[in-house]
Amino acid sequence: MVARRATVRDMRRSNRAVLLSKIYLDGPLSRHELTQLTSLSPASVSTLVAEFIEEGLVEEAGSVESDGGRPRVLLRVAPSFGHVIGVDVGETRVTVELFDMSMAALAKADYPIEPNQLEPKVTVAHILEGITAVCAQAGVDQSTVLGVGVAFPGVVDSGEEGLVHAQHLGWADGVPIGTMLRAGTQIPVHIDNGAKTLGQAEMWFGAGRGTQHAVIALVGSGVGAAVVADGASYRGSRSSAGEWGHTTLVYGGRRCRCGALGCLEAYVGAEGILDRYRDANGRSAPGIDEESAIGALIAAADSSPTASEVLNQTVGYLGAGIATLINLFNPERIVLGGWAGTALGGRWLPEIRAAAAKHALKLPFAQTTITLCELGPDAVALGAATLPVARLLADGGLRPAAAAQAALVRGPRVRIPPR
Amino acid sequence: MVARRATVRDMRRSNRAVLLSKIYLDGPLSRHELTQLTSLSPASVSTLVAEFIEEGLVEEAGSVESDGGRPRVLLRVAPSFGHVIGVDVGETRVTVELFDMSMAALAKADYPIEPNQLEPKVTVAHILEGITAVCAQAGVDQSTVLGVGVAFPGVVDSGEEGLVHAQHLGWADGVPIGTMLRAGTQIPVHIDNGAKTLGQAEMWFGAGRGTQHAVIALVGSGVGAAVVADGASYRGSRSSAGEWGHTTLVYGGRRCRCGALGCLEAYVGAEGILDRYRDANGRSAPGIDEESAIGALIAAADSSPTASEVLNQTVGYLGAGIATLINLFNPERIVLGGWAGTALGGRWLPEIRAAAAKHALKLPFAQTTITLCELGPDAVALGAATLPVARLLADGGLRPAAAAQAALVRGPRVRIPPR
DNA sequence: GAGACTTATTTCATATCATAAAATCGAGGC
DNA sequence: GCCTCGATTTTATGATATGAAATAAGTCTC
Repeated sequence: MVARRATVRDMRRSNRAVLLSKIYLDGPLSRHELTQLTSLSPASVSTLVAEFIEEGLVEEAGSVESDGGRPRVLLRVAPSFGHVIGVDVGETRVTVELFDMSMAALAKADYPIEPNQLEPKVTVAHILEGITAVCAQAGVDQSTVLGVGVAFPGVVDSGEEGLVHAQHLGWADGVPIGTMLRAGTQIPVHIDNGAKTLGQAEMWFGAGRGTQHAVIALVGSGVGAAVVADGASYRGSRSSAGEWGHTTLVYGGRRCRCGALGCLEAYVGAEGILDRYRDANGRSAPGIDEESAIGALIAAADSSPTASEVLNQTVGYLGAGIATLINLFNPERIVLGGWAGTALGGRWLPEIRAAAAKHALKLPFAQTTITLCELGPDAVALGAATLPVARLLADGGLRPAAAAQAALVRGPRVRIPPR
Repeated sequence: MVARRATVRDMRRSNRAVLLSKIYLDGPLSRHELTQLTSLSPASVSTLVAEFIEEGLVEEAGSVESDGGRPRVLLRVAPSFGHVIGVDVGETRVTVELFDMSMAALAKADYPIEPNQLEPKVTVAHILEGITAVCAQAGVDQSTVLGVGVAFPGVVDSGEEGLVHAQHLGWADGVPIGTMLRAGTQIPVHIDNGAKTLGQAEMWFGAGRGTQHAVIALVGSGVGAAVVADGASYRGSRSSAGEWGHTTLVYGGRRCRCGALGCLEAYVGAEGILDRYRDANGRSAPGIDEESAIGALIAAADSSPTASEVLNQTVGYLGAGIATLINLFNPERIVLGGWAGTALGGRWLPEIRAAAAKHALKLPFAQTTITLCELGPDAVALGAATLPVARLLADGGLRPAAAAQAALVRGPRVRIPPR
């Protein structure tokens, strides 16, 4: 951790962040409870909460009688304090969703991407149009939108430009999506990888709640993971950590679409499963798209020995892949998600656990629980929308702009010279 | 990250920590330079440094002329402020080493472990005896020892008890080494895994210097890794993160000594290499122990096609294993170490890099440099000795005991009641 | 060799902040 | 109406970093 110098102001911001995060994530809570949970003094809690209420960030939400004494007043982050937008850029469509602070969905817009229109410009236009559209649809002024989170299927390099490398969109070279979006809207933009935003959603509202160390393992057409360490997303030096799908599982094995041999994705990704089935069976599983084909395969597991065999193998590979995560990250919890992961886990979770046990070290395995995700793949946009909220919480509710403005209004302090 | 409430005192401790760490890790530095590097005000630097000097933590170390102005006075952490001890518990011996604050070695003691005397009690006795011995040898009073860091070959569960699970020592069940050691000495005890302490040494004094995200990949008889994220050791929920050796590399492959099939260690660990050579060659590589056998094998690479073949395969496996680290952790740097890793890397580093490139995703691979370690396996004890130093720096030089005592001396503040 | 100049460090007055202690509030019980 | 109890707010205080001004410690110029 890079420690930074601290001033009294940083202290206040930090305490505001602690308090606000507690109210948001574990609220509604009374001042008294907040005192205990944050170990701040009652005086500080009182002062800070008064500030929050003054700013419209927090509001009172009923009270709880306490036998004999003054009742506790419950506090929550005001759902109407502002709005956030989450965008899920998929391989076939762009989904834009508007939420209030409580993450209640207010409006939604969908833009199919034509396979021949994969240019970044088109995607950016869809996103910008979607922002306008959802705000109009819900009758919300854009100035109340705290931020837009955008999730992409690919590696998102953190940094000013917001470089996105998305092979499946044909963006091999790194598209400066951040710069492009900021040119089209005033709203603060946050960009991240879709697996990471889905992981964030599961951490806040799904199967990851209450843990500080978790890995959200996602299996769909692609295979990826979102790693959470000490309660925060693990990003590595350039934000591309967690590329689980392309770890080598079978040295020298099947060719993966990334070009390498033996990647996990080539075995447990939807395409990998279907390819292996076709190889074993002589012809493809029925189904218009991958999703229905996998569904058909799973449905056939009882009747078709080949399907059963292929899926059993898949479970074994998946377990070994999960074991790698357990050995390397030592999480409290593995959350298995993604549409294919959910489908497999729904039926074979005990077998997946057993396969992981076979390949992981005993001690870290015993410290890990393996569960299914709770939110489903649609939560990518929800997770993206949490990005500006997370920013707000980390800043203690002091929006950077507001903070800068406050400093400006206060102005350079003029000192009266001594006589 | 778990944010905690902050008080003005926390602020001071934090600023002391920032300042002291800079002086220790990048020193000697002048107050002026510290002002720029920490972004603290000159006033604060001056005050804090005065405190450090008063406490004997920091001392002046010459000055640098500056053309025209007042010369800068250089500051460094006083080497004689205190001492630290590092202990390396290996499979065959216990090494205890005494250092001053500048990590200059002052004394050393060695205790061979007889194969039939693997009981924890014996090891603990060696450590305690070693502490006394090195202090006596160097004429150092034990009260000046800030702490003892002890490195074990196995999983070390953080927490009060200091549970150590070391299969190679026959300690399968978790031995409460922390409790046992604390019963025998007053000196604060820190316990960690040997790979992690070696990694720490490389980060501070070796090939990891200057990076915030690195993985120290260690290949010897066993295979492990020390992961550093954001400048701090990545531990996971229960400190056993980084068990690289038992990630599955060849699904269904060779049996590993951990019991699973296809672990990385079964292919690139010393035993794995020698076994594969024996399988290919029909008989074992010459050598009394693993280390000389591996040395002989590498020496024979030019003349023996079989040796060459086996080592080439090893390079391929190792590259794939490194690629897994790159994909999952997205480090700035991979440092290859361990005695076997150093030997292999010394000769085939370009080939290892190429093999990693073949198995890693292009983007994270391009962001990573792969280098050899600089310190050698003896640095385990050095790394262990950095644990108490790291503690001191993180606490801003306020030893917990001293801090508590200060609070005690100050006593409960008595308030004079108003008239 | 004296004064000008330059750069580093220290001193001082000030504003910010969390906190302990005391006061106040809001309800039920008698 | 008065008392009790627990929650919250008010008040006085001490700790802290900081900008600005002052001071220190050299070199350079003439």
